[in-house]
Amino acid sequence: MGATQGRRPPVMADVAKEAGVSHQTVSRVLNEHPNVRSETRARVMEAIDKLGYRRNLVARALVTKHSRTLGVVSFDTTLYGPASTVYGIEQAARGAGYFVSIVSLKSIDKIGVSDALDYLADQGVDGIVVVAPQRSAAQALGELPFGVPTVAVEGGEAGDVSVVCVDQVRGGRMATEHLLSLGHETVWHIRGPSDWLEAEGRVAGWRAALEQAGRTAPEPLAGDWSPRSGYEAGRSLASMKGVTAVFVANDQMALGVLRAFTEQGVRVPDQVSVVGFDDIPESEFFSPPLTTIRQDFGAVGRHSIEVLLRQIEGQGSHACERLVVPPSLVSRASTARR
Amino acid sequence: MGATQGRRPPVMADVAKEAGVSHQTVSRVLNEHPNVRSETRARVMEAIDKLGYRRNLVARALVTKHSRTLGVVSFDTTLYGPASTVYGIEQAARGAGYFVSIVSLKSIDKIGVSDALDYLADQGVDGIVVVAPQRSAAQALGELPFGVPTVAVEGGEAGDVSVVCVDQVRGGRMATEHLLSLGHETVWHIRGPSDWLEAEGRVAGWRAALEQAGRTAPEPLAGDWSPRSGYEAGRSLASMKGVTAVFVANDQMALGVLRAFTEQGVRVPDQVSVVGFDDIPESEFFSPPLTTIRQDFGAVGRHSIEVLLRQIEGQGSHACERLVVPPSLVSRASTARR
DNA sequence: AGTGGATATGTTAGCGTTAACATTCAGAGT
DNA sequence: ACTCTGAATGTTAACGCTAACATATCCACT
Repeated sequence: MGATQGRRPPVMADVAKEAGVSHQTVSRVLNEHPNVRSETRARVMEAIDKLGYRRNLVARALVTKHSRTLGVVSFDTTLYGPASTVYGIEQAARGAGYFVSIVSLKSIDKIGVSDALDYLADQGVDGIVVVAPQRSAAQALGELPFGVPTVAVEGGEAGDVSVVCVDQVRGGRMATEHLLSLGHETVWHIRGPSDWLEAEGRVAGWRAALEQAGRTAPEPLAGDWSPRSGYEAGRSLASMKGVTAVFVANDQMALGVLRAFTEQGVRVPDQVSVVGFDDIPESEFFSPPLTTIRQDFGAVGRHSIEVLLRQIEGQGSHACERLVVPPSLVSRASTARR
Repeated sequence: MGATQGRRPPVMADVAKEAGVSHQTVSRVLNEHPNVRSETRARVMEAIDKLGYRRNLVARALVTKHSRTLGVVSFDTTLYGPASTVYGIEQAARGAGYFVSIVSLKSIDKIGVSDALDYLADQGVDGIVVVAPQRSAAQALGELPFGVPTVAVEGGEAGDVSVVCVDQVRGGRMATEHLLSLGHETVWHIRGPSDWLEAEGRVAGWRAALEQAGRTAPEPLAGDWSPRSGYEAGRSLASMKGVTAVFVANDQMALGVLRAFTEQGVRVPDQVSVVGFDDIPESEFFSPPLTTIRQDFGAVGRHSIEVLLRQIEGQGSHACERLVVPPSLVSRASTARR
């Protein structure tokens, strides 16, 4: 409590003198070394309290070579997906007693993933989580700095690095099968940007489901995740004949699609059914409420930390793990039987 | 380049030996000390490159007492506002050569703001930005650890700490005046949680505008920022008579309101005009597109870093700054003349 | 030529902690 | 009584860097 600091903050030696022991004993108390008499321990604790001592983690890191800090590299943390993942990561890391240092990349080119990794490695992080949803980002994981343990989130089939991801293919398949099961002849798709692995996976799942049902897949429409791109694709679809079901690669674009349909007088789900992806908090209140594929971003974040810590702590024989989180269908009012 | 690492990573002494100089000269080169012959500098750089040397920032921090790391404390970074602010902070900080360590608080009680501050102070951050939109969070700023420079974002009228914020009162006033100018007799309000300073500010602005126009302010409806709470408040309003204009304290709740109105057959903006707050990327594509008050979160983040760095670097005579970012009205289709 | 003052380098001493080794002291086993 | 073990503590030496203080070296100006 009473931090009677005489100018500079107290150091271990000050505590030692106050308690009448050596600084090493103080260190032992702090590190919960077993061989300390409980009476001594009490005396030291008292001195710590009296002086308001706090151990200098930088000095500690210098000698132990462990900073208890993890680095996180992510894209645009303004988006719901990355933001939620990073949040999950941060919570899990702090729960495990680690600090989290974040680098948000504006775009993939602005400062490369490698630069971000270097930057974090310089700082002496014990491990790194890379939220690498883009192919080019995943590739940068090849040339990792020194021996810093690393985990990729949504990192695709990266070679020798552990990966935690949501099963995008399965998600795409679920969305499509849901629509087919409602009696739709075929399902159109508005996809995400081609560099994104998630976009690829969803396309693959969509295509697989259609093929399996013996339907031909129409040409997917291009989108960039933004509501606006969904809006534009939606206008195109509205002007076409025979469109009764659309699987949109994320909820934001689906919002744009709904908007376009509303403007064009296309009624959802009476005339066209729409399925999104992500289950952002808003989608339950779209007009109509959106049927979507939910991704458990929090779980992804937590798992990535688990895998990373396993790699850091049980170093040496760490096989490269691959953890896949299943998505789930959330059925709402934007889909209906044909 | 060629990191011919012989077991452990090279240190300054290795570079010194390689270049045939003292380790101090290497340090000088790295720190861009002027008094180094350019020929020597070149030789050192070459050695650095050859050995793949990277300076140990932990050791540097130990002696300089500066970690070049800033701490950020924020609430639920899953929400668009905090996420965008933190993003702006991170970008600005990295631009200034600082690392960013983040602590996201789940709720205000889970781990107190003070704990988070201590946690960051332990790590030796050079400064802290607290995104403290709640009254209770702002209060915790009173008891700051040691002499770590701190800036509050949305921190209200905190005593002796610098604050960067958006002018919420003005925003509330703008929203209300916009509706009044369209000929509405009065304006209803769905407010945010009472512990939030932003919610208070918007209420105050709304009330002030009504009073100034000589109208009586109806009782505001309670919300918690979530679309669901907006939906519920919207249902209440739909069942009432004489409601022609609603100012909703954020866009997410406004979405819920629109949903409720749609369900109840209340047409926006024909029967009721709605104004939101934030201008999230989705609001342009709501049905109808939402008129809202835009907050420039990025600017808030950037400014907070500017203020913080000014406090860190020009230490000593730092008056407590207060920087207010103005909001702006974005007029869309959810509001119409009465 | 002699001295002053830059300019360029080397040497030494920490920063605050933990690791490794040294010491002390008690109690057990013979 | 005499070692032997291990628990409890102290002492010393890093960790890798920068700051502060030497120490050359060179040129200019009296």
